[in-house]
Amino acid sequence: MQLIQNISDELILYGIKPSYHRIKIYEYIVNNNIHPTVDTIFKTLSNEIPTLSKTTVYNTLKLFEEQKLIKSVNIEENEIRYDARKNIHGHFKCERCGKIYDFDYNYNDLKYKGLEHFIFNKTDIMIKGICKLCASEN
Amino acid sequence: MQLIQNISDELILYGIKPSYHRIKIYEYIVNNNIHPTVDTIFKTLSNEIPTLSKTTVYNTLKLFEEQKLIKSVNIEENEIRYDARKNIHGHFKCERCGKIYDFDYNYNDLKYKGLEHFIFNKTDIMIKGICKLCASEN
DNA sequence: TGCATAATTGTAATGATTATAAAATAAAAA
DNA sequence: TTTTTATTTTATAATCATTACAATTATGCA
Repeated sequence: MQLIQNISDELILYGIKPSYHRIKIYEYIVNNNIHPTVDTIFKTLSNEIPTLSKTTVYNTLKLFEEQKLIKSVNIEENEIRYDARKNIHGHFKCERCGKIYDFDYNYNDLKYKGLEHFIFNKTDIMIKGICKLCASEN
Repeated sequence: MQLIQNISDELILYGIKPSYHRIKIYEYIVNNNIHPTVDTIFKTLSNEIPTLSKTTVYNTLKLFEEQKLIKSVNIEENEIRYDARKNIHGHFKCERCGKIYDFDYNYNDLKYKGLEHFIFNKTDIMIKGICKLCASEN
């Protein structure tokens, strides 16, 4: 299947050996752009792969992030979410419905003061508030 | 004492009844601008207040944040840190030494796309990388 | 003083994540 | 194909921050 082939190639490109589980987990994150939690990934894929272990999901996501294939999103207080989008973007969390939105911003205009000679590995803008939909439901 | 008086007044200003524990906890956060964790606050203040309970620290910090007196900083994966600075600023975490730095940025120039009619309650820029000091130690 | 409310405490529960060691699978060598 | 080795996956237990809860203590007011 073409899609699987692409997923597999992308794993290899990032230095990850494409095992069946790894392909399935990455495929899920790419196709479901919902910043899933470990638990969501585990529960959904368990239907397809009954023997799947949660530890495997944890290990795989950690490997993916180390290899810069995906990014963790730390916008929740209690659990980590994952994001496969490669372009620079920020995250908005609605405090009413809980949904997490991606948004673009003009990162080239950002000027940091006091971080000269600091090495940047990861940047994220996190906003919390009420989303448009929830705000219109008052 | 003048300082205590100010702390107490500030709590009242934010709708918080200034009990002894609350004054001590807020005083600690203000005087130690190190984005302390619950555990750090608890252990340090325990020396002065031997009967202090960790639950009280949790409850108090939650109350402070609800009343917008302080902000939680979600830059660590596993634990929450707290910040009493009121001005807008971002956070940089050094992945080598673990230190968290505040930095200023030109937030007036930031333009978000796709968040029209969203209500913002809290904004933070999180950067991870290697700080100047650690970078020079290679 | 006595009562009502708020604040604090100690302990147990929750739940995400990690550690660990065994089992299964894949890859390589003979 | 067999044997050996390395890698991947699994299951279980441990860790640790946070929360729930009920009891206790302190505070404010009639």
